[in-house]
Amino acid sequence: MGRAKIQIKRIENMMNRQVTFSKRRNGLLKKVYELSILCDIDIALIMFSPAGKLVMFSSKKSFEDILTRFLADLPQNQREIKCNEELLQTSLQKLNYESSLASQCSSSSSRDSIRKNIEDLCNEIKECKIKLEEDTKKLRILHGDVSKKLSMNEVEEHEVILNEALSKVLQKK
Amino acid sequence: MGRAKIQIKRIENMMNRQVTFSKRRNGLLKKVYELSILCDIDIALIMFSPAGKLVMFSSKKSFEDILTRFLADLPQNQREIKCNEELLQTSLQKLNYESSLASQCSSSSSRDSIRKNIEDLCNEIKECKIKLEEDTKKLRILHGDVSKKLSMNEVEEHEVILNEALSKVLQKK
DNA sequence: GTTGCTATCTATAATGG
DNA sequence: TCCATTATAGATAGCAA
Repeated sequence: MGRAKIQIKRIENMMNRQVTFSKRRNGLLKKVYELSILCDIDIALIMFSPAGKLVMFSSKKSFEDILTRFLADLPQNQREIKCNEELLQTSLQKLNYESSLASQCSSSSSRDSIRKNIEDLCNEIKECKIKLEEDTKKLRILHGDVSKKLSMNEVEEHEVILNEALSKVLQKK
Repeated sequence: MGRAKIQIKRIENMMNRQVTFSKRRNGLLKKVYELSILCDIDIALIMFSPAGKLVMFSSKKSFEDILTRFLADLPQNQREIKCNEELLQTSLQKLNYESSLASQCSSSSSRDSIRKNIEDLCNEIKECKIKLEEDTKKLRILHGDVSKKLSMNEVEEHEVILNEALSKVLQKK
């Protein structure tokens, strides 16, 4: 929809990305608004701009109401959504049944130990994700993301870090 | 955008409303998808069709993750929006927990499938660790680790990134 | 609920100021 | 660093199946 056709892939140039976001955000909000009125539906949209700023829209009902409806509706929409209570219940029941069978027939691998294994693995994943998030945060700082509100001290801290890194790189150069 | 211009107001004819919803929903989902890719942002959309059916979209991150980010962001941005945060947080946690359980237990529940789930979890951990390593590497580079041999281009690239980041931070300051 | 057609309206990429 | 313009690409209203 413009002078030239573009491919749908990440716009690498940061400035272009911001400009495109700005334009398409407006277009999108208009479309969402129109749909909500024309078809008289509940609709909610949230997004974070490339700069990290929150943008949201919700039709007549408050965002909270729509989320509540969403959460209430979730269990009933199993096919489209991965988290699904009924499936979970069924799975748990089957798991319980089979592991009880297993514990009857064999000595090892009781349900509890399996659960424990899974829990351990989940914990490990959680730890990994926390570390990952920390690193992502650091990377964001180094890339100069200033979207979050920072105290003067924090900003100056970033400045120091960046200056140090820069001087090392320059030295290498 | 069609044979005739229309006013943005509720379409009273139910059949027309349904048809328009069907078409515009597709258009909207396409737009949301395109924006998420082009601008590489977190974005989530939920709506209920005139018939009450839930339709949703979320970019890379899971819907829950985006909602979580939204809730984390809310207090800083829009205090005027009344969201019963605690209730939502609880619901989200429940959802996250249940979906993780669901993915662990999955649809089948034989021992093999449990093993497979554990394998999946291990793979997830592996992926996490790989990402972690990549990020650590990037961090090292950006912090100016000059121990590794780099091409002139690479060094200059780092310089550019750091300079950009620095200018942003200074601007913020 | 959906799809195909197509004239028409709308969004927007590139450009200019 | 932003707004305004404009030529195109894209979306869709009305109709029909």
